[in-house]
Amino acid sequence: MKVENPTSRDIAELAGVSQATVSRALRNSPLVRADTRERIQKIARDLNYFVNRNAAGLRTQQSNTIALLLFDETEGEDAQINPFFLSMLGYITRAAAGLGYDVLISMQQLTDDWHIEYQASNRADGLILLGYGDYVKYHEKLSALARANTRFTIWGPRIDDQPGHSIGCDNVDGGYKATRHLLDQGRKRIALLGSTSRRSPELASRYDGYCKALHEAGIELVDNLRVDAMSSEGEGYRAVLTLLARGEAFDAIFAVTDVIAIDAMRALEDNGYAVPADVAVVGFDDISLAGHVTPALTTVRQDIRQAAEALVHGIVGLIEGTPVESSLMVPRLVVRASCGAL
Amino acid sequence: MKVENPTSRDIAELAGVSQATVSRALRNSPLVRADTRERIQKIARDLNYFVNRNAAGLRTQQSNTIALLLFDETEGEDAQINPFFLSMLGYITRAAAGLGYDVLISMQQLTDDWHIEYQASNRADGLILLGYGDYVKYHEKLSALARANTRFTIWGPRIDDQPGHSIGCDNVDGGYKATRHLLDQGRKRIALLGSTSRRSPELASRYDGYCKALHEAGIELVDNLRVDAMSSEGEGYRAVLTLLARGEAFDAIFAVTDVIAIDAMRALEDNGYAVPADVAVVGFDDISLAGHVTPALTTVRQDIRQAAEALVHGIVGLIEGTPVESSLMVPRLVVRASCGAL
DNA sequence: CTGAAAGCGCTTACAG
DNA sequence: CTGAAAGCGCTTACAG
Repeated sequence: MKVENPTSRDIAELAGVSQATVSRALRNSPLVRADTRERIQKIARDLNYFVNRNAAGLRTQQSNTIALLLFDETEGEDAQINPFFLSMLGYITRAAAGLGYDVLISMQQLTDDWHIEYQASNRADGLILLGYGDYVKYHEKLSALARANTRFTIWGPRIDDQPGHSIGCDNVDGGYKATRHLLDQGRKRIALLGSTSRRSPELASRYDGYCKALHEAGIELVDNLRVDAMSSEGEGYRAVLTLLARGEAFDAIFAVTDVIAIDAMRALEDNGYAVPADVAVVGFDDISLAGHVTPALTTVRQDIRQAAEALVHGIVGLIEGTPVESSLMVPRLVVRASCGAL
Repeated sequence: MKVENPTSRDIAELAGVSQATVSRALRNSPLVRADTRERIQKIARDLNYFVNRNAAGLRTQQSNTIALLLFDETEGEDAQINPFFLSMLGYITRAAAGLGYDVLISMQQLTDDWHIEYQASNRADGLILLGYGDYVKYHEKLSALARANTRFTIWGPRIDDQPGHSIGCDNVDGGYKATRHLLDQGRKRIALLGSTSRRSPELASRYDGYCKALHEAGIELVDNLRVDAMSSEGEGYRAVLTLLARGEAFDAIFAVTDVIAIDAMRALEDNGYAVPADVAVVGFDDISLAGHVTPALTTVRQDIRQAAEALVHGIVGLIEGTPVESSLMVPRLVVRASCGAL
């Protein structure tokens, strides 16, 4: 009863059946008589036998694996992934496991052909793409993916003629809620920190929401209150310095990501401004840091878990041929101390 | 020149060579004439051909994949992984990629036989285990892994007769440095928050370092200044409440993890104690939150990147048969505001 | 309900 | 330097 690296043949021999029957029994085929099946499964368990994935995959041309590509604009191998995406990872893994899929991770610039290779080499049945980035630049990459018949789903906005499936958050709505809330607190001169470039449609949409809220309140847009900032460390800090240097008065900041917002709060404090007394701050994403900084950051939460599950269902749907709609999730304002409402 | 899902046979046909030669050429075998090799590789590139991993893996009995198991004591599917381990993930992935390995992730309780399955099914060539946990409980799990000839390396302390390879941090040294630093600031009544159970040797070692520093300074241990706390949300907060309820005076806290320390700081503030004026606080791990809370947390840093690389080299060494020593890394005190030294 | 057989796409001795 | 051949361990029509 001791076999080193048992194969289905070994099980077959011990069970006194053919190897084919073993294969069927282990896959719970109804073609096998119940008692035979149980006998075989018991032997397999006793021998610590597990189906060889390479052999099964070669035969079926499937890997039951999803490749998760975390990409980032930021250069350098030391770059930290936005924690928002990192926390999605856990939920993605669990959701995938629930559907019988393994998750292979990779952190890459979206510049190599790496992503195509993954499916072409049968390592993964499909791809999930995660990252805030330059969608104009990605467009050709995504097209290449589509041309290679690679199945993928991407976290982000639905873009016209962008290939592939996507799950996103209603960023306009989120930006609107954030700004509206600041207006409700009586703030009138609300600065906007973050990219407004159409190249980053998710962030730009948050800006659109901001504009919409101001417009609705009859407040004019002030260009001087808008400062570009990327979502990496130090950017929010720099943006506040720029803002202060301009000398344009402001009583609130809406930062398009928490990473920017948290940095901005430090800059404000370092320069003698109290948050929220002098300047109210609202961010976006609700990364775990947000609840822990002082003052705790009011922000717009995207439901990470729901997003992760939608992504996994999306890609598994593509893989298994059950159509899945691209969808948009509704974000929710999380009120904490930094906006002055508490 | 259009083939749907090209195989090495297709390439062979186009190149006018045998399939065997294609296989050799693609693996850069010196057996193939240089010009033949290049011709073949060009065709492969043009066709977007990639070696089928399942077939190659079946043949060679390797997957060139490492499975990364993030386990956690905390119950419930909503449980968040300690950010310390999450940030290791990025470095592990990059280090593995550098050595030609993919990384498969899984979040599990270390209670299933999942981990054995991974190697037995040829999905992974080896395992990296990551998590703070109950080593007594794990011992049997690790033994089962070893019995099944599963190659694994674990982040943690070297434990006598614990099977497998491990990379760890010199936790005694870290605990000593933290406590010593508090003593240097003139603090005398230093509370200890965290597990001292031998079941969590890493955390217990930090406690050992604490004891050592106190002993060296001629200060007696006060049992009442020690409160058990797990490394999950709310535990540090509760621990401070317990401490306050005891009425034992204290002027500093050494928390065995940052997660506990950050929670503790909030509890102190909520109860009218200023950090560091009334109570100095030092944590352990240097999670990214640590630098962002107010006051910024003084802590003991484990070099995540170095750790990740050591883990990857460890497991790859085991896989490829080049012996790798288990090793201990030296942690470093990172002085910020919470200890009162700035 | 079960078995014999083919074949998934590679890698690598073996022979030349 | 190259080719013919075997075989890795499965799954699944096909036949009974």
